[in-house]
Amino acid sequence: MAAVLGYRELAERLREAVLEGVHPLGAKLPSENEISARFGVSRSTVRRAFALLTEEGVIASHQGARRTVLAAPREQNFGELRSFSRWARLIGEVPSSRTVGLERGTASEVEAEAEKLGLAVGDPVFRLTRVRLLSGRPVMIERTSYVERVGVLLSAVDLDRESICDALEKFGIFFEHAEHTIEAVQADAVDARLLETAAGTALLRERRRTTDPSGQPLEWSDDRYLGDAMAFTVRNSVASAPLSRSTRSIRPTRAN
Amino acid sequence: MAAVLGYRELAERLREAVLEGVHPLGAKLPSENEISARFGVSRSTVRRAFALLTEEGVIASHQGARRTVLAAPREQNFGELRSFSRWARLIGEVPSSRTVGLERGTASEVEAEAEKLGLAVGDPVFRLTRVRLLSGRPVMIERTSYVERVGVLLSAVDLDRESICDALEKFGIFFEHAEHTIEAVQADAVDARLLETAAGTALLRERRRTTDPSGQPLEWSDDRYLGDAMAFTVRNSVASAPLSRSTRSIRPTRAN
DNA sequence: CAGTGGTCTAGACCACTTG
DNA sequence: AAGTGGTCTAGACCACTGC
Repeated sequence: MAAVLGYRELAERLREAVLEGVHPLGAKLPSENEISARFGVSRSTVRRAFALLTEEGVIASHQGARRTVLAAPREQNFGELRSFSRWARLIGEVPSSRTVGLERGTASEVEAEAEKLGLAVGDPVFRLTRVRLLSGRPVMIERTSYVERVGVLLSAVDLDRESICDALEKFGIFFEHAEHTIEAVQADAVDARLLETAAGTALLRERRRTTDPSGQPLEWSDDRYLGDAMAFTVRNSVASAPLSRSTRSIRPTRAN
Repeated sequence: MAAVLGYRELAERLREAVLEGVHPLGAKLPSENEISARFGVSRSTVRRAFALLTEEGVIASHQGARRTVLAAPREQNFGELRSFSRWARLIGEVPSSRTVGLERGTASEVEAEAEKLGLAVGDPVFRLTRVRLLSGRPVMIERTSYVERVGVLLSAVDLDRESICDALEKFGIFFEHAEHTIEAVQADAVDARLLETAAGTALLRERRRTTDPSGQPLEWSDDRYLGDAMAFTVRNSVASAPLSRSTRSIRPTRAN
């Protein structure tokens, strides 16, 4: 029998049903058999769709009992997280940026830069510093080191106008995986000047290592957000824990 | 044919193989058919095991190409994230705590407490404030509101000795899902005194809403970590984005 | 074009929850 | 005891990668 519906579409239908209140928070969902009959797909397809929703934190699953609705489905995708511009537009703000500097350098040991980029100390890198603004107000400093093959493409990008993420995709560079480390730091003199705030202000620092589909490092970034402008949210459960806690200062860090 | 191996065990075997260097970072893994033949399981079971590793960020998967090793497997589970004590012991530190206060109160609108706990304003809650220490050094302030059915059990727990998480499990209370919001804030006078630091120090604030297996809220917590002591780490990819970004100050917050 | 992963089906058995 | 989700199998077809 030909599948009328794929598991992604089925998941989308179920998400909509939750959003429309067909299945309120805490309600029990129909069984796998009911759904497979109703939509004309096999039980496996239903399970695949449910697996998606479970991963998203929308439903909870337990052997023997029907699934329950945990939370409202959220719009969230990797692109919005990767790209400041895309994210800003999504929340209805006007994103802009001011380039502070773009320079060619060599990978150093500071902050484990070489290691994080999978390079030897001394290999060429490109370092870009930008201030990102929401509707004209500075909210973030981005300090990114790119590996050479990505960095050389940056000269072809209008850094203050285009989204780097969008631009690089045209050159066949895809940011696919990322590991984020999130900490709180105090603004130093440079941070304070760039963000037009006082030194000592609490900043949320996100250090991010992004790789392409095959795991090759593309960039290593140190982003600092104004503490009262940004937050990160993570959902997890016993079944999947993408979040972990760690102590800082594993290795001494020099000032930038 | 009876399965010799389940998908969890197979995943564990593969994790070990990566850890032992059988499959170095960036290497291509054997195909699904090879593994299914070698371990005597069906292709579906292999795919299930690979799905686990993909979720953990250990491997990357792309149609048509063999899977590649992305990162080393990590020990991480929900328990270590949920329980400060368990986590501390895992990293070889001695956890302890100092109870500042435990009081019975009523759910308020402050910080959306009632809403987050699924209660009406005025319903009973228990509020616990503790300072958590690593090897005698204060590193975190925990301010948690519990729903009544959990809170009443707290009087039976030696808060300064036992792990609340462990103790509540004995009463059949299981923390299963959580949503974390992570921000940077500056220590106020109270925070500073409890953490033995200066007011204005950058703190990492984690606000956490935890629910039981069926999605019923159990606790709503505001944890503040000394900025130079803690970090959170998240792995994600285009395929699964458990992390999202948001602007703060959606609703005005009163001081605690 | 051969190999590989992605999707789907149909059916079986087991472990657990619920009335 | 009936219903429900969890696991596993065997086989089919498709879409994409890489030689």
